[in-house]
Formats: sequence, C-alpha cells, structure tokens
Amino acid sequence: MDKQTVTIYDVAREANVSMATVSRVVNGNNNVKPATRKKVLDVIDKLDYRPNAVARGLASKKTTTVGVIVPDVTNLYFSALARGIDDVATMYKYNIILTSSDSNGEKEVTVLNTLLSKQVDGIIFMGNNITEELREEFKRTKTPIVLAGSIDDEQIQPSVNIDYAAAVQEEVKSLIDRGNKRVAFVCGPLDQPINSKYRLRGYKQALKEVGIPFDDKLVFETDNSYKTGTLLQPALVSAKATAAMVTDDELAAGIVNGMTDAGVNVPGEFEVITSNDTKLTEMVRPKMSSITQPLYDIGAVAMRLLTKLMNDESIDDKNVILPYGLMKRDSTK
Amino acid sequence: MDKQTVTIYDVAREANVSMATVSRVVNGNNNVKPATRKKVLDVIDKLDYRPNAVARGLASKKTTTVGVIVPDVTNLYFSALARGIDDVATMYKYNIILTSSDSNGEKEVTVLNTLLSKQVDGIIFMGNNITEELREEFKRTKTPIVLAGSIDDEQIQPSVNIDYAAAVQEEVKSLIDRGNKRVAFVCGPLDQPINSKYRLRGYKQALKEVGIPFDDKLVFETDNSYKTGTLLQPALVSAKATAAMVTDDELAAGIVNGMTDAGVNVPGEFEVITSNDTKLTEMVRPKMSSITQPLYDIGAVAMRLLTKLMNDESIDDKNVILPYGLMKRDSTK
DNA sequence: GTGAAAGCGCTAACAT
DNA sequence: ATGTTAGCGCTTTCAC
Repeated sequence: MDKQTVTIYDVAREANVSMATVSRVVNGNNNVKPATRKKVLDVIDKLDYRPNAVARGLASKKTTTVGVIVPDVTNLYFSALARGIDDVATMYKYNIILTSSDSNGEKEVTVLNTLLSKQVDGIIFMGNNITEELREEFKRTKTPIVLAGSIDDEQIQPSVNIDYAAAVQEEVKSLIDRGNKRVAFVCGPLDQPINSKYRLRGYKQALKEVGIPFDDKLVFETDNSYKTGTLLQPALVSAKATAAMVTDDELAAGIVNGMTDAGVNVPGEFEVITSNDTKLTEMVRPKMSSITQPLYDIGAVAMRLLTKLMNDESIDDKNVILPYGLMKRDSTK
Repeated sequence: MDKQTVTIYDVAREANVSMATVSRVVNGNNNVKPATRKKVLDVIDKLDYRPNAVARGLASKKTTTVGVIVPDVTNLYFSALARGIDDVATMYKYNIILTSSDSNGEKEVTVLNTLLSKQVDGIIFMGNNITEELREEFKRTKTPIVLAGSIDDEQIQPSVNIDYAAAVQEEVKSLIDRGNKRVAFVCGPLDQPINSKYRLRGYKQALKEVGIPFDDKLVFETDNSYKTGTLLQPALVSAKATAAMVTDDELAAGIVNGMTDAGVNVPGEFEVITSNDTKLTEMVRPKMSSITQPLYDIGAVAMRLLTKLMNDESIDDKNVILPYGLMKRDSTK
C-alpha cells in the first residue's frame, strides 16, 4: 500500500461532508454536530489523514513555527536558553527552526531573512553584537522579534535579560571587600555592549564605590573560549591580579584549571567568579562561584513574550529584567 | 511605508513579464534572456521582493527544511552532533526544525508526526531506544529518516555511528592489561540497545578474551547524569572495582569528581575511561581518557547522507560506521 | 525565451 | 450546522 497523500478533499468525500466541515473538526471548531464530527473523525482515522501544515500556512498566514537564531548550540549558556525556548514553544504548539550564526553579523542577516522567507510567526534572537544593519532588518519586518539573554543598546526590541551591570558590580565589590586590591575583569569581545556597556560598567562602579582607580591593565578581552582561559594564568599573575571576574563559564573554567595546573591555588591565591551559572560551574574543581542567572527561564520567558506578541496581546513590559543571584561555591574565599 | 507583502505577481507586472519568468529568474533557470533577467532582478531589488517559501513549498512539494529530533540539546554529546548537522544543512541550503524528545517514546512519536505534517524533506533522529511503535512510524512514511549516533537494533534505517562494541572492548582490555582485575561498567539505561547489545557486549568480550568471569555486580545501570555519577563512589568502591568504563561524559565527570571528593585518587586508586570525547573531557581534573568519536562528523555525515536520500541519489552504504580512537588523558595510568 | 493557466491543500468569508 | 467559493503565492506543464 504505497502511501498516496490523503487530502482534506478525500476525507470530505469519504465522509459525505464538505471540506469546510472537515476543516472545522480538524481545527476544533465547535460548529459541528457531534454525529458528523464522529463520522469525520472516523474517516480521518481510517484514511490516516494528516493535515498539510504547509497548505494550512499558506491559507492562514500562520505557520506555528518560530525562528531561533543562536551563536552556537554547543555553548552551554545558549543551549540552556534554547531548552527553555523549546519547552515553552512546545507548550504553545510552536515548532522551532534553529539556526546557528557563529556571532557572524553577515550570517545573522542571512539567516534572519531566510527565516522571514519561511514565514515564521516570530523570532527569538540571541547574539550580543546587534549591528546597525541587523537593527535595520529588525525594523523592516512586521514579524515580532525578541532578544533573549542579549542586549541591544537601543532598547527598541523586546528582550529578556538580567541586570548584568548590577550583578557584576555586586560580585566585584565582594571580591574587593575580601581584600583583593587588584581584581581582573576577564570578558568576551568588548565590541559587545553586554560586556563594554554593562558588565564593565558594573566593574568600574564597584571600583569607584571603594575608591580604587580603574586600571585598564586589569581588563582582559578574550574570545570567551575555554582554551583562552587556560592560557591566561601568566598574564593574570604578572598583572598582579589576585582575583578575576569572568564573563563566561567555559572561559572561567579554563582560568581555574590554568591556575591550578600552574600551581596557583584557587581560591587561596586567586579567586574566580563567573557569570552564567551553567552546569559547568559544578563540574570543575574547585566548583566555581557564580552570578546565577535563570537561564532556562530567560529562554522560557522570551518565548512566552513572543507568543503574546504574535497574538497581538498587550505587553506590560517589553524589556523584561529577571532577577539574578550570587552563588558562592569553592573558587572564592 | 507599511510593508505590504510583495508577491511574484507584483514583480511580474512591474517588470512587464509573466509570473513564470519571474519564477525562472528567482530559481536560476537558464531559459531567460540576460536582458529580461536583469530587468526582473532590478524590479525585485526595487520592490524588495522576498519569495514566500511556504507557497513555494506547497507548489513544489519541497520545503528545504529537515526535522531533527534530539533527546536533549543541553547535552554536549547531542549538541556537538547537532552542530555538524546544522553546518552541513546550511551548506546544502536546508533549515532545521529542532525538537527535543527527552528520550520519551511517546513524545518522539508526536514530534515525528508534527514534523511530517510540516512536510519536512527529511528527518535526522537521535535517540537510543527505538520502540516498535516508532519503527512502525518510520516505515509508514516515504520521508527519508536517518539515525545519527543512535543504534537501531534492526539495521533498517540508514544510520551513522561508530563501532561502540569494539571501542569499549578495546578500552576495557587496556584497563585489564594494566592490572585491573575488577573493571566496572557504568552505563545509561540498559533498555537501550546501544548500551546492552553493543557496549556491554564489548565489555563482556574483553573479559572473555582474558578469561575473567563476568560479574553483574560490576554493572551499574544509571541515568547518564552528572549527579548520579557523583553519588556512585561508595557503590563502586564496595564492589571492589578499581576502574570504570563509563558510557557518558557527564556521568564520568561525576564519577571522577565523586572519587576525588571522597579522597580516592584518580587514576592512582581508580581509573576512569569515558565514551564520548566531548569538550568536557578536557575540563575536569584529571582530564578524562576517552574513546574518541568524531562527533561533529557523525552529525555532518548523517546530514550529508540525508541530502542524498532526499535527492534519490544512490547510496553505497546506508549504515555508515565512522572510525573511533582512544585518547589517553589523565584519568588512566 | 516567454506566457497562460492549472493546480498544490488548506482556510475563511459568505451563504444557506 | 453545513456547504460554496475564493483565494493564499508559488511552480510547472504546455503552448507558442
């Protein structure tokens, strides 16, 4: 029995009703007599009819599909967000087209347009360098786009984040209070506002609060990779830093291991605080103290926000700030 | 300027050609005079026309979208595979609908059907417990489905894997050769053939090879989680095991840390070998020795295989076995 | 090399 | 409560 495509028309004929009626029962419309509903359902079952979502999408202009743009799925931070997004999407009957951007501005524009051509009902964007070009593209479309765990300088797009500046400020302050005169700030690319305008600002404010002058020799701009972290020990030590505030968990894990491998005791001789509270924080030794972010929730709330936008529901606050916390583990005194 | 949808018809009229011609230039069909091509291209540019992929999908019966079913994106093993899949998909102009199944058989069937209703051109499935029901669903559809890093007992679906049995056998053998009389086998659920029929078989064969009787007290069936790993130390020690062959990196990381935290030296008093060679192996201390799998390639090759299937190209071997290796790091002597 | 026209499978008025 | 009928925006014969 080679499976020919069964269409709504086949079902209609077989059940002696019109296509409209079949459509109604498939879509749960109440305007159908229970008897006919049952009859149609039986035929659907018998014929093994499965509605064609593409045709439906064309007719209704809704695809129940959302696009998700992410720098890298293998990064635990983003995969945690993705998981939250996916679960809420499933809850609301949406599917997800997942695309990797490698934080490459050009590719971001390309995939954005691909997603739009596929008529996704909405988009969740992760990526921390929103270029002017990208911002233009965002503006050009009516499709709602929300940023998850990603900062846009101009708060024009809806977004879900934590208060990165305050969190860093608080952690750096605690490091200083514990006697660290020279706290390094180890971050990802400074062309990303999340690093330069938020986290670094928090760092500076902590210094200012206690009257320590800012020293740019203590700022280490990196690529956020584990490997880079492992190589940072000599530079950190020669800068006379005794602690580091780090903006990424893999990077921080690299630093912790690099220190330990070089015979520097963490936290005894060097304290490390990281930023994302991924499961990696528990897996390295010593376990890493971290700013805690509700990663799953950031994704989940972003997706929930997007569903509202897609349904033209009213939004109380389009730039959501979720609470952060501080988790003391063993990489700090 | 509120963006109204520009259709192929608008372009046709504005360029004084027929829809068919516009369609031809959009699709790179050669039967268009260079002059008219240019004219059309100019109008497309001017009107900012973007083809509607949904309409195209309905008309052509191809969506250039493939479905990917994965147990959990936050698992480094699967996200590595996903990355390979995504890159090759992009290369071949496909997009990916990514769905999480939580290794839940029911959900797997549901999402499979959702993907089929969305008319994906093909599917990549990851998940190690292919139930009879799932197998039925696979059979019912003409849509090609390939398994990536996942074993189906009956080799009916195309798939990409390594030789799990041989790899485990080889590693366990090396453990025994180094003097470990009692090597534990710590694995994920044994209802998954990849564990029970392949890896466990490899383990048993290694024992047999050297004449050590199999002792089921040395088999530890777990849920593959880090947490579980950290809790395993007492049981492992009281079973008098001096080494463990572990089937998942997070699980293995838990064991290594659990041992260390309990004062058991790894590898001095207890050796650990893991199976997936994710980046986690380098991040724990001691670094974990592992079977090496070409994770990215498994995904990439699976996707490449799928493209061939989708184009009805001939396949030389539908059950691909990629080479594995053994990487000695610091969790073994 | 180009155009006309018939669908693809469904939804959504609009009737009845 | 149910049916009729246009489309949705595109591809794809089939003519010319």
